[in-house]
Amino acid sequence: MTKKESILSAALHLFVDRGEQATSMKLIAGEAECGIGTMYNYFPSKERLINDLYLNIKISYSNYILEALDSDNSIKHQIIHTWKRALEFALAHPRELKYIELFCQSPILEDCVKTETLNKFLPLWEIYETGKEDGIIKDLDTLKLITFVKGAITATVMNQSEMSPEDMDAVVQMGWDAIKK
Amino acid sequence: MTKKESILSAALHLFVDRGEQATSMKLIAGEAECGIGTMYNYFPSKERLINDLYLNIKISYSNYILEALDSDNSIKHQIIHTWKRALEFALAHPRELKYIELFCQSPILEDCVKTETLNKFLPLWEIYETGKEDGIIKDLDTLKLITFVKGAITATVMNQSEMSPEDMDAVVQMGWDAIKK
Amino acid sequence: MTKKESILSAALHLFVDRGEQATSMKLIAGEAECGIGTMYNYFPSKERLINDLYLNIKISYSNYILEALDSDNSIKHQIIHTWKRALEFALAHPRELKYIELFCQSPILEDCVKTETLNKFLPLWEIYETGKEDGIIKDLDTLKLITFVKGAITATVMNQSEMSPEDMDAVVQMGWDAIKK
Amino acid sequence: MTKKESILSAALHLFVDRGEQATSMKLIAGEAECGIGTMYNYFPSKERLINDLYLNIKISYSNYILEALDSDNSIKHQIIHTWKRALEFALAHPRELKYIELFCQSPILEDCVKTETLNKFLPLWEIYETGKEDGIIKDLDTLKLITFVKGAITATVMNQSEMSPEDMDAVVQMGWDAIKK
DNA sequence: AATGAATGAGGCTTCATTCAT
DNA sequence: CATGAATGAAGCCTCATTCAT
Repeated sequence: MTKKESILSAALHLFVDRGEQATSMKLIAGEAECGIGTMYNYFPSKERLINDLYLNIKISYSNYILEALDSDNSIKHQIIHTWKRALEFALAHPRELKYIELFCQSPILEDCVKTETLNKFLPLWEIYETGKEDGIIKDLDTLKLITFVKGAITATVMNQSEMSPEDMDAVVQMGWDAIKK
Repeated sequence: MTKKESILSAALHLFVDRGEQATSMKLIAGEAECGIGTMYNYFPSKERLINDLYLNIKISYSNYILEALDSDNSIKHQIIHTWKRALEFALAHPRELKYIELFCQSPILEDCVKTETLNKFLPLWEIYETGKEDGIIKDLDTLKLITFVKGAITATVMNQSEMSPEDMDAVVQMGWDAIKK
Repeated sequence: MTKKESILSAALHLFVDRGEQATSMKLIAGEAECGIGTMYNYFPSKERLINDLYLNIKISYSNYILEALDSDNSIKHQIIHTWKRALEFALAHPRELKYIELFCQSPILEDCVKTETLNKFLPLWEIYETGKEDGIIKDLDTLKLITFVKGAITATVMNQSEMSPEDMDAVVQMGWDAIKK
Repeated sequence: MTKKESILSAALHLFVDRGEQATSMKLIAGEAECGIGTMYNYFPSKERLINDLYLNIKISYSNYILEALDSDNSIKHQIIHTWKRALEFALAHPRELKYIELFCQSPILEDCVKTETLNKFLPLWEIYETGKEDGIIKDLDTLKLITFVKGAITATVMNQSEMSPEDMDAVVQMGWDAIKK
């Protein structure tokens, strides 16, 4: 693990456990086992560290989910697969998910970061659009469809640290029942 | 509006717009048009102000939703009515909803406050239990059912400041489709 | 006990037990069982309260000691009697003595109060002067003689909350041996 | 002078001249010519600064006095020598003496510090015990003997910034006359 | 590149004092 | 006279950031 990674890792742990504000740069340096000054060689400010960490995780998250997209499969299969990937990611990286959910509304997050992370998920939109055209899913505003299911799944995952395959299937089923026509 | 209310109101506005940490006691005093010391006549610390505000809103919220419970109606009607009440509350008090959603995970929130607010929603659980017994809704863990729909509805409402009656009906329909058997 | 006296009494207790700075006006009002504003009807400021309290006690103290002066008695008898009176006062009013000893150097004490209280003890000086003229006590600077014995007796009394008559006699004897020729 | 020493020195000056309470951390930092934060690198709180300063001085003081103890000399010589050392220290370091005398009763002083400084003077007790066994000094409680003379000498020294050798001899003589048999 | 002592702005909180009731 | 809510200056302390080593 490079020094930069160990700093990001330490920051993630502390931010999630204690909150961004209760986590001083000194504390992060201690956890990352480096000097305070060292951190400033990699991140010019605490704000940048927070934004970089957020961006890092969001990119991993979107990459993981988007790997589910295989246009050879049916729309239903693709949509459900993105949900399963999201659940898997959350269970494998609970801290990472908690961080992006807790601080996605933080006023410290720069708009460009919010926009950039939002764009990462654009490919998802198209599937839902196609689904609607095919008459498979409800003919509602795509943003509403996605928001609804994303909110449901995220809430579910934030509330449980463990899920059996059956649990996952049940959640996915609820999601599909919600949006299917 | 009493002085205490104006302080709570000012705090709510600023917390939601700028974040808890970026909001100093001085700033709140300015918005509430009172001296800094005055705030400490009503709240012994910033921490208590935050907790009291949270508790206040959560109680209003639960009261508003629970008024929907009328055992003369069908289970389906009752459940859907709670969702509509939640949507109504959120649209009428967007800042209040945003506050409780943004800071419900804040490490500054005392456990007793979390517990107390949780208990307020216990009556809801029973309806879902009955619904399961009657074979109307899916036979899943009640916590999961509630978490799923609550997450979905909250996410929806946090993303839109306005909703037409049709929008509301559409969301409610998705919710019901998700949990119905 | 008049309201003014109860305020002074409360202040004395709290000042000695917790220190002047750790004692707020609110605390004194609580102990004196009156409103904060009430105190300001009797003492225009905390500083005045402190000075008045100091002056009050010092006057009681000097009055008590000076009653020992009876020019019909021998110089030795008079001097020793002042010491005994000082010991008696200290044992009867330990808090009062502690207060004037602890805070006699406080920068908050006004010079006029210091001077005034000093003057109260002037009659004592004359006895020592006479004692020196009579060749009974050592021919040293009067201030030094008084300072020496006063320091010794005060230190003794601050260190013990109780003294038997024998204890008192022993201390008095040491004092006399110290200054006698 | 190290930074820590300059902070302690500045604190001593200001505490003695203005009182502990009237001396803000900002004022000390100004006098020590360092930033406020710097002080907190050496002392975690004002309270600890006060205690450390007290402990520092008390140790210097006791070390200086105890150097007077040479068991080859007579008891009388040893006792008198400790007094002379105490006088010398006080005259050489008037501020230091004033500090430990003014604030020895401060409620801010931790008990462990009081105990620790008390223990430093234990060796003195033994000389007085021996003196009593030898029938040289009065057969009184050792604590009373020490308290009496210590109080007398301290009061003397607090009242005069300068003393000639004759003055010192006179004070020492009074002390010895007080306790000798 | 790595370090951490130094810095001071700014946050939370206290409290002497005022004043309207 | 009695009261105590209101006030804001000032205190202690934290912490993001800098810079000399």
